[in-house]
Amino acid sequence: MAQNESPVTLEDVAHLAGVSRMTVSRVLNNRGGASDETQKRIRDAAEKLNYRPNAMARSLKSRRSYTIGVIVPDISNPFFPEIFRGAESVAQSHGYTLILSNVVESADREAEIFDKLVAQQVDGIIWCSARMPSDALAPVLATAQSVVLVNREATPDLARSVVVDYALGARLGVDHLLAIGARCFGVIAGPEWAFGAHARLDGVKEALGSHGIAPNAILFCDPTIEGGNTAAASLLAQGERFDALICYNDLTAVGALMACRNLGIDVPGDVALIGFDDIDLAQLVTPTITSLGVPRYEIGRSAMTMLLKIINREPAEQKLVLQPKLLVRGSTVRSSA
Amino acid sequence: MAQNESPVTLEDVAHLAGVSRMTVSRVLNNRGGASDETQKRIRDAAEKLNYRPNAMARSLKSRRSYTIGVIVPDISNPFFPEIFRGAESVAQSHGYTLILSNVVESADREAEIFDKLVAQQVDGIIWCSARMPSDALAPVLATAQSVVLVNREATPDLARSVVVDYALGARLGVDHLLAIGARCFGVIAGPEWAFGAHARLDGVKEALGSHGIAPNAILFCDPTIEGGNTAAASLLAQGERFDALICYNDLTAVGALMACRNLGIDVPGDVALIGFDDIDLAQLVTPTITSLGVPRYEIGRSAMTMLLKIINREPAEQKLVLQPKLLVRGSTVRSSA
DNA sequence: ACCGGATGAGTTATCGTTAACGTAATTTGA
DNA sequence: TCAAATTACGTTAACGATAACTCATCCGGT
Repeated sequence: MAQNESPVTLEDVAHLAGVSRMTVSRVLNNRGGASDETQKRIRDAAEKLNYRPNAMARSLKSRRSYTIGVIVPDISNPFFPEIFRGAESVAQSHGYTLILSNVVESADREAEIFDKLVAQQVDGIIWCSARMPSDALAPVLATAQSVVLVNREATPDLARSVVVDYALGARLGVDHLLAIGARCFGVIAGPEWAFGAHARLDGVKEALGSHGIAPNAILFCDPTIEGGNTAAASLLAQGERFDALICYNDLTAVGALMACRNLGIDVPGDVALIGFDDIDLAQLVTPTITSLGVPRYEIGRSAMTMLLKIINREPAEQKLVLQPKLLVRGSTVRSSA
Repeated sequence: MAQNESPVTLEDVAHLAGVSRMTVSRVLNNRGGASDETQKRIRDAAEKLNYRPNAMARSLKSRRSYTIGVIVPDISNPFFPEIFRGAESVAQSHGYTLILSNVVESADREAEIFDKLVAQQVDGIIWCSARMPSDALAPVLATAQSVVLVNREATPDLARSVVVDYALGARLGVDHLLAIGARCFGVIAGPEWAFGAHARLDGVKEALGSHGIAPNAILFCDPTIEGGNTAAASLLAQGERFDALICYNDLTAVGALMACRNLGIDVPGDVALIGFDDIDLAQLVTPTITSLGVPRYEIGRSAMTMLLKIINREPAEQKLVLQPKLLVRGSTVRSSA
C-alpha cells in the first residue's frame, strides 16, 4: 500500500528503452517485430520500471477485457463455490479474470447485476441457476454477447447451457427408494421459481408415475437448511403420511433430517431421505445422506470451456448435459429391516 | 446473447439528443450543467438507445475503476463466502463491483493474483488470510494503493487490518476446557504458514501456561476436514494422551471428530473437542461442536467499510479487532459425567 | 544491378469517456 | 442599468494502450 503510485506507462518503458510505444507493445505482447537485442532492451526496461500494463486501457482499445462475470444465487450455498473454482481453473489458464456476483436469491437483482457486468465489458457471463422467469430472462440475455447458463436453458440464439440430467437423477432416486420399499412420497421441492426445482419435480412425478404412484405431498421452500427444516416440519405437522422424502438438494435434506430428529422420527427407519448435489455435508451428518451426486467442479469447467469457445467463435455444443450419480448412504439404508 | 452488438456510445446519445458529448456525460453523471428540458431530452435518448456507459473507458479517464479485488485462500471453505457477502453488501451500496480470486491455498499464487488485480486497476484489495511470509508480503503490498488485510497484520504504511482476537478466543476455549476437567491438551493447529494459526496457537499456549500447563502435542495441518482428520488420526495413533483437542477451525474439528469416531473414541466422553469459526456445520454433526464464533459477515462488512475509507482518503483505524464468542455445544459437554 | 519479400521499427488515429477550460446567454444585485 | 455572477452548454485534449498502415533496410536470387 504505497503512498504515491506514479503509474508506469508504456511510454515510460519506450523512453527508457529508446524505442517507440508500438515496439514496446509488440514485444511485451510477444508479437515479435523487434530484434532480439531490442527485445531484451525493452524487457529489461519494463522489468526495471516494474511496468504493469493498464488492463483497462488495453481493453478499451482491443475490445476484449479478458474478464468474465459469474452470477450465482448465493455463494454461501456450498453448491456454488466449486462451480466457481472449476470455472476459475479454466479461466485462469486462458488469462481470464472472474468477477463474482451474488444475487442473494433475489430475482430482481439478477437483471441489475447482469447489466452491471455488461457495463463492465465482461467478455462473457456464466449465469448459475437463474431464478428469473423466462419471459424476463430473454431480453436480459439479449444484451450480452456470450452467455452460458448453468442449470437453466434458453433458446439457442440467447444462450447455451450446461445442465444436469435431473430427470435421470429423479428416476435413479425414485427407483432406489422403491427398491428399499418406500411407497408414500413427499417432495421438498426447493425454490418455486428455480428451473432446477421444476426439472427435479417433473422427473420425480414422471418416475413415480411410471409406477402408478403420485407424490403424497409437495412443498416448495428456500434451498437452504432452514428452508428444508421448515418445509419438512410443516409437512410432518400436517400429518401427511410418507415413508420417503425426496429433497431439492442436500441442504434441504439436512434441514429435513433436523426436523425429523426434532419430532422423534427415525431416519431412515420411519422416513427415508434423499438429497441432491452430494455436498460434503451429506457425509457428515448422522445418518449420512443418500444423494444424487452432481459433478460441480466439472460443471464449472465445462461452462467456462463452452463460454471460451463462444467468445472465440469456435463451434460449441448448444447444450451439455451432465449425469448425476446415485450415492447410497445411511438415510436410505435400513440397517435392521 | 445477441448476435451483433453495435455498442451504443455517448456520442450516439449526444447525436440523438442534439447536444455535445460532454453535456450528455454531465447529465448522465448527475453533474447538472444542462437545463431541465435538455436533461430530459438526453435521458430519453439514452433510454431509447439503451445506452450503457463503458466502464473501462470511464475508468481509464477518471482513474477510478469502482472495482475491488477480494483474495481468499479457498472459496470452498465456508469461512470465506460469508466474508465475501459481507464485503459485497457494503461494496454494492457504494457502487463497487468485486473481483473474487481464489488462491487455492498456495502462497505462490498469491503474489501473482495480487499483481493481476493491480493490473486490473482495482481501487483496492481485501486480502483474506494471506499465507505468504511477511518478508515476501511487504513488497507485494507496496504495489497497491489501498489494501485491507483480514486475519493478518502489516506495518501501517503497507496495509490496515481486520483481525479476530484469537488470543481471547484461545483463552475462552482453554478456560472452558479446564472448567470441564480437561488436563491433557492436543492442538490441531492448522496451516503452519497461516498467521491465524500462530495467533491461535500462541493464545492457547499462553492460556494454558497461565495454569502451568503445556500442550501435550501440536500438529499443523491443512485447514480442511481432511486435514483435521489426518492430523487427529496421526496424534491418536502416536498414542499421545489427551482429553481435549483444540482445533484450528471447525472444519479440522469435524475432521478430528471423524477420526475419533473411526477409532472408537468417544467425544466428548474420552476427548473434548473445540473448534473455531462457528460455521453451520458445527451444529450439524453429532455431537455438535463447541466453537469460538467469529462474526464472518461482519468481518467482510468492516473490511470493506475500512477499505472505502482508505480509498476516499478519510481517516480510518489502523486495525480493527473483532471478538470471538464461545459457543458451548455437545463436543465439550459430558452429559453423564 | 535490380526486384520481391522479409524484417524492424515508427506514425497516426482511434477505443469511449471525462477533466479542464472556454464562451455565449441569462440572471442578479446595488 | 450595467458589471458581476451564474447558467448552459461546447471544445480540446487527454487516459494508456493497440490496429493499421507506412517506410526504410537487408538479403537472396537471377
